[in-house]
Amino acid sequence: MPKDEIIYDLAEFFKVFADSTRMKIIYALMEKELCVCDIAEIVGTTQSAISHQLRLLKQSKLVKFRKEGKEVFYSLDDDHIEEIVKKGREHIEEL
Amino acid sequence: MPKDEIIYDLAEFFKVFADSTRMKIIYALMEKELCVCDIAEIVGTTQSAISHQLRLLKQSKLVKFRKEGKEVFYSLDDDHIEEIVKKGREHIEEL
DNA sequence: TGAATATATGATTATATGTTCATATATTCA
DNA sequence: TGAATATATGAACATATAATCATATATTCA
Repeated sequence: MPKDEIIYDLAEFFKVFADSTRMKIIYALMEKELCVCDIAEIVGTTQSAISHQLRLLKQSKLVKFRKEGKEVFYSLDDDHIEEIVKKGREHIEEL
Repeated sequence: MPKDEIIYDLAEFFKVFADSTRMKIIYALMEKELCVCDIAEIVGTTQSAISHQLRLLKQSKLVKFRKEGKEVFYSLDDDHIEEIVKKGREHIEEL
């Protein structure tokens, strides 16, 4: 059994995947880098909701971003993300 | 972008990993099959709390169980679970 | 059968979480 | 500079969730 801190961090990490809005954001970013308003458009919700969720995704290092003029472009931060989502999908599709 | 139903199911699936009590249960079961009271002992919480959480783990097909007399033995249901936890841990330990 | 033990479950409560709304903070460009 | 656009953020509210407590449901065994 890992130390409590590891357990806690892991649970926090998986929390990020545990919401349908964030899952949609992740899928959108699997395609390509996107700005906030494009993500909002694709996900089908408000800019504000997306911005709040992107903050969580940033905090957990799931996404990185770069600014370009008025826009901020987000992209997935590493390959674990896609692999984890893929494994999750394998699980649910086996049922 | 997958269908909403897939997105929703995925988020539900990852919710199971998004709690420290459940994460401890998962780690305990990685070692070996255990009965409820042993899990409670290892995790360090009440039988009731464990039983409630095991119900969620059952619903999401993360654990299976067999009855033996008064006891119910739980074990992890498939290999995705360990792989997903391992990937999560790689992510948080890279930070 | 009745006591003891293991587990499950329902209700309650406290906390966490996601969205919304209003607004603040850049940045561009006329 | 001022209007327009893109993004971020804080407060408030509604909902979801986890733990606790009490109790129900097996199961064993004397």
